[in-house]
Amino acid sequence: MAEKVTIADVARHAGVSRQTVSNVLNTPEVVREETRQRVLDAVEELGYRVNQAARQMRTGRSRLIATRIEPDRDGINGSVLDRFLHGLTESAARAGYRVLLYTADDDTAEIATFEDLLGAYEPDAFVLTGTHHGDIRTSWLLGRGMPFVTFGRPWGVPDGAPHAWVDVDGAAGTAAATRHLLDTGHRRIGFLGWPAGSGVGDDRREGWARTLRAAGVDPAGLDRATSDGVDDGETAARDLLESGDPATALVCASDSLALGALHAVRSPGAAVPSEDRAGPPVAVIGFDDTPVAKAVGITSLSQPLAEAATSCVTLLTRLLDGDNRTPGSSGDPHPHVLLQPSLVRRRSG
Amino acid sequence: MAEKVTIADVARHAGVSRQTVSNVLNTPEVVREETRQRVLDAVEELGYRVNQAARQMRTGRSRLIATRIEPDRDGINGSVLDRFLHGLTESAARAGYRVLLYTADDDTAEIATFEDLLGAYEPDAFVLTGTHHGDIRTSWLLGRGMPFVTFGRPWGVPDGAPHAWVDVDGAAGTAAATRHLLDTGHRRIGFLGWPAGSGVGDDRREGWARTLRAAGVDPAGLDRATSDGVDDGETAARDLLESGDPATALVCASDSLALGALHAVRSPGAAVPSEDRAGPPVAVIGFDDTPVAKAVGITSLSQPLAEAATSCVTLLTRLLDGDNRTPGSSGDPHPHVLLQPSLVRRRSG
DNA sequence: TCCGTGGGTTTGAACGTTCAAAGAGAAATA
DNA sequence: TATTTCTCTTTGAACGTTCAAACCCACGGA
Repeated sequence: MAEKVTIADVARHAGVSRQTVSNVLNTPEVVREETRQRVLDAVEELGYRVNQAARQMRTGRSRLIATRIEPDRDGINGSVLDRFLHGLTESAARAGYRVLLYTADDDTAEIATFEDLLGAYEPDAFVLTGTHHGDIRTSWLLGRGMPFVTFGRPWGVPDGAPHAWVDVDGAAGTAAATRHLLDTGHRRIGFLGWPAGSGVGDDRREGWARTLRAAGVDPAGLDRATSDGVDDGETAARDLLESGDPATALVCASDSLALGALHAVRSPGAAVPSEDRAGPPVAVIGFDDTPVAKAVGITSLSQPLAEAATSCVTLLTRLLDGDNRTPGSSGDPHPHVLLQPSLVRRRSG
Repeated sequence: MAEKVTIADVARHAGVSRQTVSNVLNTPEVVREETRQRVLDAVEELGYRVNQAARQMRTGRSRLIATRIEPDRDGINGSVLDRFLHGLTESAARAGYRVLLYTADDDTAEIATFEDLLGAYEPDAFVLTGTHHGDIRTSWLLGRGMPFVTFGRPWGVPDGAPHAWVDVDGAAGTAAATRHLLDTGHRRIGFLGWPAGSGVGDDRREGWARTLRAAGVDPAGLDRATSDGVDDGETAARDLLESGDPATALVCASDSLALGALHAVRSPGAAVPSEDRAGPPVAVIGFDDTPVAKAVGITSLSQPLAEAATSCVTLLTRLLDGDNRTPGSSGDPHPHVLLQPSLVRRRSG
């Protein structure tokens, strides 16, 4: 086992007291230049590293950020959060924090884990993903005065954001996709999404509908709602393509749905197979730019996940350091960042 | 902020001393039944939770397991480690440990991170992934006497395993795939893999070659080595299919290569397009059962990742608790677990 | 000469836990 | 009765750090 170097060892080696060493590390401006250098040399020479546990005990700060790792549900969209997690780990490290993982099957279980973690490891903050209407996790954390940032907006909250958040503008994404299809000559552009009420889903649908209307196309009857599976997407797409005046292009709320849609478009098993209808093939655009979309050649909207992670850490450090500032400072009460997705063009559209 | 409940609060509330409370939690058998119950009630009532930092300071155990989160290289195979990570987080939690994340670009950087983490957070153990020939990470950890488990064998180590490990039997996987193809009537079965020397790659190639030989087929000339990209796979597959006596089926070392192979097989741009050759289409089998394989319909070998993660935690806890036992106990010096992959059949083979 | 000032440093205590050892009774033994 | 033994419980110290306060000393002003 490695020999443990403490602050006392450094102090002895540099011929100063414990506190001076501590000052050199935490408030260097208070130490005389010459002394500081001597201490730094000793630190270097002995390979000293501050012990987090001891520091935490005294200061109450663990320099730990806790976040949940999701069981990848359908395997396709799971990769999104994994990439976010990787970015978070990197950004956090740069800011001097480490990421602590936990799992939880639902919001209630997650809150139980909050209690557990707060009692035992005392993370300085949480990063929540997958926010939704009536999210009990955020209210719980707010009630505790616990610092946190969400990747995802606080959906359905009437008066102002109650907490810091980072999100990607889904509506802007589907709007860009729709505009792209309009530019390519499509008019009847359908939307494949999730049942109303899901925040993210409604937002993405809204971007599509808004853009169609602006182009003078009535979106009514051009959208279908279903759960987020490949087969669901295929069924819903087929339904949309068999309607009286079928869509010639589809914007989808996820790559899973887009993959399903592609099956419907390509598969000869369709009641109205594409060969029967003259004209160009039906265009399909997905959301999230997952590896699957890339492999299959689906045009998709890419979320800037690394940037989102960095923003989360930036907001968090601001929150955590803000404790020291004047508590009543009303500037920037609940900062947020809204990032733009970008369209990655592939064969499907 | 939540009120902090300490062991002293519990002691006062139950009318006993600090140490008795500690004993109830750590060595209950030493406390009288009645007292124990009284303390447990107090713990419950006050919502007491042991403070990890304080405990760590005294015992030197952090109940933290550190592991690396990889930047997903080609996006396809990345999902494998993410699923493993999720399993690890769950299994660790069940054993009373939490997972701490870090990133590192190469082995040297990873070792630097070891030093950093060991000085600051003092994780009890590491879980390493992606072992390879001459892995300097494992030797570094061994030199420090630091407990760890690798997901991946210690490749190229002559005399016995120097440390605990968990792995999936790649050779058995490709052997099963090859056998399956033989059973389907194929004889000229090719292999698409990586350049020799990579441990994992050589192992997977060996399973294929061994099985072919056993069936009386000479594998010579039937394999190609390339780097792990979709385009690389396509090129290599094309090369293999254009040879004098082309393969009728391909076993691939990864789903990325398999996807490339599928392109080569299906694409009409091939010098020897499948339509020109009479007979059934070329079968393709991948490795890892990624979401992409599922989406595209590639038959692939699935690794039992959750089980692998559980095994890692099991081996770790044995290592960590083993410290207390007789140090010279020679039973089970470096335990390991070798799991079997399973073939998931899809359209491609 | 004395005092106040201020930069730079040290001292003692505390964070919450567990280890090691000591203490308090009651029961068993001499 | 005195002594040992045993079970259960308490006391003091320690882990490594930082906070709060005290200390030291050189300097400038009265």
